[in-house]
Amino acid sequence: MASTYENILETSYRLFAEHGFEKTSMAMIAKALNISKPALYYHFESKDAIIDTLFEELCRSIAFLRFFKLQDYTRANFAEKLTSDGLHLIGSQQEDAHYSQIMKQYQALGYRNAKYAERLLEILEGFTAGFAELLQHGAALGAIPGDDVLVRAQMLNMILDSIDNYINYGFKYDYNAIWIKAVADIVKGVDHA
Amino acid sequence: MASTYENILETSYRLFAEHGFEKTSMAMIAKALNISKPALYYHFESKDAIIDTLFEELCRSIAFLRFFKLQDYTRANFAEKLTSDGLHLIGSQQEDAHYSQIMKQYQALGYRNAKYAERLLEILEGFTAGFAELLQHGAALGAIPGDDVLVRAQMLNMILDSIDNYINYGFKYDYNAIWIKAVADIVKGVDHA
DNA sequence: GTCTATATCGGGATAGAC
DNA sequence: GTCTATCCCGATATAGAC
Repeated sequence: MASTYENILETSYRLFAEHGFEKTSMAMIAKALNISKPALYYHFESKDAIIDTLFEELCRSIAFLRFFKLQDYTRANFAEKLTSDGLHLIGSQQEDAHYSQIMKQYQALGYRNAKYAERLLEILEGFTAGFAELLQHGAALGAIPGDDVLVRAQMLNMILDSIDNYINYGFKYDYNAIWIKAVADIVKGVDHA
Repeated sequence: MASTYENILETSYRLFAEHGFEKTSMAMIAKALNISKPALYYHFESKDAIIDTLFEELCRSIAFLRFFKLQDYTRANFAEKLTSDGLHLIGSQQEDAHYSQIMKQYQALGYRNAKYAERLLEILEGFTAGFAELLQHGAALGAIPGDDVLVRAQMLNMILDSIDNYINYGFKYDYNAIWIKAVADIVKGVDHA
């Protein structure tokens, strides 16, 4: 049996995803857990404290290096590995049914509270920088062309991010095909002139 | 001088973007307009009615065909026109400083109210379908390869959408370069095997 | 069309007992 | 660590005068 503290985080995460931060009251959370409101306040000094704690956990779980390991990439497997690592990331976010709903809300919060915006920017920049480093590595290996590395990295990041969004919008597109094509475009290059 | 009705919509739009739907009270809107709360309720029966009206206006303003006109595209100008139309769309959304903040909130609302989700899906699908039709047209003109039209259309849509997002996150990337490269990848094709 | 005044409700948060 | 009971505030919305 998990601790009350952990149960609170788990249940809050679900309720926040389903109803939004504002429409989820401390009373709702308490009721869902079969505890009282003051019991909730014993573990978290405020509703914002729950939101913040969830945010920190979420941020820790989505670092670039958790999914793309530079040292595993070789000249021979470069495209294949980039494809499969990306698909793996997409898959892991699909497993968490609430991920996208929650992220959208933190993004919206970011417009009014710099703390969230800065952290989310860090993560996004981390991904772009990560892709850039990976592509640089690939160029050094001779696996891909070495021009426009930054622009290519940004495009990969955009496609990956959008795939995640589209999935959560409910589109039934062939995401594997899209990601595979995106990687193929990057790997083959088009600007050798 | 605009009507009170229009002033309410304009001011609400700004306040909703700055503070969010929930944190913007009817009292705040009334105060910003120098009218009383009941005066507000004379024009809109509820806060949700304001949110709905703004949503409908917003949806009308972002149809694909407002930005990409099939009949203007020729074999000679295809890539160039696709590039400039896209940049024009990006520019027009940048002009409206509140656009992205508001859209994120409607997206978040969509998870809890199907009405918003469905409408937003329609728009997004409209864009994908629009790009697909455009690329099909380009293929018929002989301006671009005719394979993988749907996947290419989806990728263009994703890049365009992401550029908009990144701009509003505050990234100082070279978005023209990204869009130009995305169009170039689509136009040149890479899968002629 | 706009006002003053007010009803009503639900929210976050706390006091103090067990 | 958890409870019952309660405070206090700000929100939507309305009644009724002008």
